[in-house]
Amino acid sequence: MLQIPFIRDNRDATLAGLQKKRFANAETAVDQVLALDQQRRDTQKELDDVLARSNAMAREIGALMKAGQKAEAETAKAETAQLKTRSKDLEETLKTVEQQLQAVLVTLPNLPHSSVPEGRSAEDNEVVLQNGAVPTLAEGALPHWELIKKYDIIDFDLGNKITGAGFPVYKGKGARIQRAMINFFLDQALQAGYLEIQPPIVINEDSGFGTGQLPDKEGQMYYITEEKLYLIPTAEVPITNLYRDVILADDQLPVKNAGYTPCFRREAGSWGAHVRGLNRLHQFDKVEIVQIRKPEESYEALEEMSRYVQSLLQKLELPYRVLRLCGGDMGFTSALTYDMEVFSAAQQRWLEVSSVSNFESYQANRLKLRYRVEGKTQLLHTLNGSALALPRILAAILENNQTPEGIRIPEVLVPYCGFDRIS
RNA sequence: AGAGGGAUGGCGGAGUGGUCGAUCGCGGCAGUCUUGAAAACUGUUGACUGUAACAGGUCCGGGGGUUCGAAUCCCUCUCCCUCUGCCA
Repeated sequence: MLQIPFIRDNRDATLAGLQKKRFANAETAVDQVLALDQQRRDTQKELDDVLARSNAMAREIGALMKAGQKAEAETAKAETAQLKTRSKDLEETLKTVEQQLQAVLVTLPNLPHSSVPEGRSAEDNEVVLQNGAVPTLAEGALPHWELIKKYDIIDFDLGNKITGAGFPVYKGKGARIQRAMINFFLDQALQAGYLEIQPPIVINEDSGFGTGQLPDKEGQMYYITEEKLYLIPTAEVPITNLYRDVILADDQLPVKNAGYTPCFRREAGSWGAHVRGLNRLHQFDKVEIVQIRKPEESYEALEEMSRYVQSLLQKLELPYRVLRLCGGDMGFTSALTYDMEVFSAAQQRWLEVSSVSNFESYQANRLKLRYRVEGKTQLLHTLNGSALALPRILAAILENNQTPEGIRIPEVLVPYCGFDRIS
C-alpha cells in the first residue's frame, strides 16, 4: 500500500508512476485518495475534540460524585448526552470515510523504480543480459511432454484421474529429481546465508492482505470455505507474513529466509496454447528466498538476489537471460522486478523460472513491518525471489540435455539424485 | 468434539467501574561509583494518530454493547491451558 503522506507531498510523481504502471484513471483515484484523506483528518480532529470534552466532563462528574455533590453531577451528566450523540455521529462518518479511503488505496499498485522501462506488455521488457550457449538439438528432438512419457517419469493422466488437469504425478526418477532439486536449492540457499523456514501452506485472510494477494486477487488462490483459509500461491506469503506487525531490532537485520513449499494457483482463464506439459501447473514446487532490508540497502540486496539466482542457473548449466520488466508487465506490488528465463531448446522458448522483486515499503506498509531509526519507527523494505521454481527447470533440463542415450543430469544434481541419466 | 479456566506493556505478573497507559519485578537504555567489569544505587523505557512544538485522541486478544465514565460489567468471535473423548 502506498503511504498517504507520500502521495500528499508527491502528487505528480505518484501520477507519473501509476501511469508507467499502466494504471487506468490514475488522476481520479489519486485525487479521490487526497480528498478522502482530508475529510478523514478533519473528521478525526473534530471527533478528538469532542472526545476530549467528554473525557473532561467524565472526570468532573467523578470528582463531583466523590465530593457528594449529587445534584451538580446530574446536571453535568445531562450535558454529556449531546456530546455523546455527536461523537457517535462522527465515529460513524469516520468509519465510512476510512473504508472508502482504504477501498481506493488498495487498488493503487506500487510505484515503479526509475530504472523500470516504459512499456505495455512482455514485449517491452528489457533484456539485461544473456548467458550460456543455446543448444542445438539433434534431428527428432522431443519436447518435454513427450520425453516424460517416453521415460515414464511424470504422468498427467494419473493426476487427472485423482485430482484434475494441472496436477501431475511424478514417478520414479521423475519424483527423485524433484526431491533432488529441492534439496539442492535449499542447501545452496543455506550456504548463501538464508535461514531455512518450513511454513504452513495455507494462510488466513490477514496474511493474504499483508503481501497484496487480497483483496482482488482471491480468484488466483484456492480457498477452503469451511476454515476461511487460502492455499498459498507462493511461499512469499507465509514467510513474509511471519514479520507482520513486527518491529525488528537492528541486530535482527537483515532478514534472509528461504523456504520450500508446494504452490497452488488456480490460473483461471490463463489456459491456452503455451501451457502444455510442465509450462503451467495448478500445483508446483518452489524454493523461495525472502529478504527484509533497511530502505537504503534494498536495491543492493535485489542485485545480490539476482546474482544468487543466476548462480543457480549457471550451476545447472542452463542458458538463461535476465529481464527488467517494463511498467506494464510488472506485478501489482513490485517496484522493480527481474525475471530469469531459461531457454527450453525443443520448444524454442524462454521460460520464466524466477522473478526477483523489490517491493520497497509497499508490503511493509500493509504488514506494519518496521524498525527503529533514532527512536522513531520506520517501514522496512521487503524483497523476494524464486530460487527456484521446479517444473520449468525440469522441462529445460529434459529438453536441453536429451541425447540418444537418455537425459543427462546436470553434474551438481547427480549427488542429490543418485543417478546421472534418465533412460 | 464435551466441561472448566484464561488472554494485560519485550518477558513475568498486579489491577475487578472514576486522573490506569496501567502498581511491581525482570530485561533494555543512560548515569553515579570503579583502572575496567560485576554488584549496588539513581533515572529512563510501548504503539498508533496528531502538532511547528505543546496539547489532544486511540489502543489492556478481535468485534459489539451497558455507563457521565470500563482493563474492570454484558454479548460474541478467535486463540491458549487443564480434564474427558477421538486420532496421525
